[in-house]
Amino acid sequence: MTRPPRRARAVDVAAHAGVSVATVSFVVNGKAEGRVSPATRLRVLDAIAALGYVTDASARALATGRRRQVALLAHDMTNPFTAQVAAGAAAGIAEATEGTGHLLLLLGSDETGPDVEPVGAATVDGVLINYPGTLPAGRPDLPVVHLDDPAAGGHQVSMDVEVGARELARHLAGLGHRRVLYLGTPRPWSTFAQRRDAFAAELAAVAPGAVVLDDRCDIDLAAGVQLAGEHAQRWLADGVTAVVAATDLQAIGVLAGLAAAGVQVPGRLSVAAFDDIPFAAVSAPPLTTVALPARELGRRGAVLLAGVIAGDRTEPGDPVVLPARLVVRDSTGPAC
Amino acid sequence: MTRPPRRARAVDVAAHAGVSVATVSFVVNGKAEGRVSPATRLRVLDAIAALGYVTDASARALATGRRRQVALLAHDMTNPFTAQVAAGAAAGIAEATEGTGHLLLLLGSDETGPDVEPVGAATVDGVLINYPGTLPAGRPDLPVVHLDDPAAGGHQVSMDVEVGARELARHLAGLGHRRVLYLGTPRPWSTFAQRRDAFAAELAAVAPGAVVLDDRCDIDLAAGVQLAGEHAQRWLADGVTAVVAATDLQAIGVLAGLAAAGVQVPGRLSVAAFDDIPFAAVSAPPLTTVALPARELGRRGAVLLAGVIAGDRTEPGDPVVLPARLVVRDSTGPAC
DNA sequence: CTGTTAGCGCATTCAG
DNA sequence: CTGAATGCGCTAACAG
Repeated sequence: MTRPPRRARAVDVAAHAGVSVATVSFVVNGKAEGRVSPATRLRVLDAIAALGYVTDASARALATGRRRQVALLAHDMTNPFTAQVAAGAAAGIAEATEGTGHLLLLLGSDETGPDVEPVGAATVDGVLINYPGTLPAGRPDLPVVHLDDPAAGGHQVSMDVEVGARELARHLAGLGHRRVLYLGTPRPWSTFAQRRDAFAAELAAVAPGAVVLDDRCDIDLAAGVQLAGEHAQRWLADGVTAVVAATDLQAIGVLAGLAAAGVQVPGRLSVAAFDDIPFAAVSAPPLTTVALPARELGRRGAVLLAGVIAGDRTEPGDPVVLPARLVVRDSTGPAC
Repeated sequence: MTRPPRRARAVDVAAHAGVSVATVSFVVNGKAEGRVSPATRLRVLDAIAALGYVTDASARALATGRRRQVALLAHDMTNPFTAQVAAGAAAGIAEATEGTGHLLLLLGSDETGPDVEPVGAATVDGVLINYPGTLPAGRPDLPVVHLDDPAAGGHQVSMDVEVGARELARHLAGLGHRRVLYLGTPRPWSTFAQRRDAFAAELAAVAPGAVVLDDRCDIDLAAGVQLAGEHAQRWLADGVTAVVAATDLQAIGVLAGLAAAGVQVPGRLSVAAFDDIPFAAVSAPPLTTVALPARELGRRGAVLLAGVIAGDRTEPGDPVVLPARLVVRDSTGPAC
């Protein structure tokens, strides 16, 4: 009963079971059917249990060419939307690979973008791009799924952002808003362009003569707070009755800034946004927002990616589009 | 100029540069100094650039025994505190390994705990445990760093939770609170026990006769909202003047629930908590809370882990303890 | 200073 | 139904 000095290898298992490594490999990989007798299989299984054998991932990867890992490229895990995408992706890859696949997190700052070196180094079988840096050249055939990037080619899963944006426009128009400030982001990502454009187009359509003013700030709480603090009076002076932010994070910041400035919401100003992160339901007042299924986005993306990796589908096919819908809460009311 | 049919390998680079693979390996791994002439080195570098060569991570891992990856075990990436720990860990490992190390995310649900199979499969060189499942046996020597788990043995980085808790107790006592509800969590993690116990102890010390009532709910917004909605009147009837939650998430939920129930904060009830997630600054009212440096926790943990992996320190040594301090905002006021 | 070579641990083809 | 042999791409002794 001397314990093996280090991790057991397939040879050890083979010896313990009195078989060859090939046999061990077959049973480990579920390819025993028709190749290994049930009795032998059990002996091997016993040996595996006895020795605590676990297949070495690197060696298997080298031999098979499959890494059993995918990467998620994102900028800011601290953004609740991104965090939910990540959680969904982790769940999706586990689900699609029956627990044998894992998530490598590749985060980047704004300037650098995610570090994609491990992608080039073939650490992963595929990539989920929430928001891109540029992928390393030299891996043109690498399976990639774009998340929430309607302008991307190839495999992608996105959301009915336009439908939601239009719904929001009609909601505000119906409340009499004719002059709204749209708070965009400095990022040139297609999803944000789509949010603004669909909103503005629908507003123009249902409320002819309505005007959309533009401003922008970073996607974080503090930026929203600061912006509202500085500009609230000007907005009111300009006759703005509603502000629509590209993300809940900005809107929640704005709400706080407005509260600090003594501006009533929705009395003086209505506020709405996109995402429906959990905090949107508990802000003061609770935020009217276009609910975007972040977690499902990640999950479906992972499942799709797993399919592409497995070779189920090579053609990009129809982009998966998840539903988005407006959630009306208390931050929007009649224009004053 | 025919492009190689697939990823270039070291042999290809060697051929292209007219050297041997060993030479290629040396320059790739920065061990050229004193072994490879500068001229040869440049030829190799050119060949690498020309062929777009990137070292295969699996092969290198197999040969060196180092995976250049560490895992972060956590339960809920959706919790802003955890997300910040993850972001910090990603930054820390990049920093400590000069960009060559990466973060494998191992998430689990409440029932299952994180899936630690890849740890057993030696996918990683070490593990950052934010909150444990049980690690696979059979890897007794695996470098591990515990985060925010004061009861854990071995390497760990934690925070001055007790100091913060005491500060909070004195703050509330000073405001005249003598009957406070402590809102704990169902999780038996040591950090939560520490928060409560230190708070209760200090309160008893500075305000003899003060009483701490206990309740608990899950660590999420909705649980806090619901609990407050259901129990607010009872709390008031019991003479409770302050509620202290183990986490901001719970407290922010409570704040929303209280607002919905028409209970003034801090007029009727003061509310405080631990963590200081970014949302704590924008809740209504802004939340008094013990600021815990989540990002730094992750970062320092990663740096420490990298050190342990590199063999810098094998002895657990002094646990790293990060400072925590009370941030007083508007959710606490004089007991009524 | 540079090249040869033997593993690293596993998957898999091909004999038996 | 089972075992021996080959190669995955790289690193690091060791020779030269």
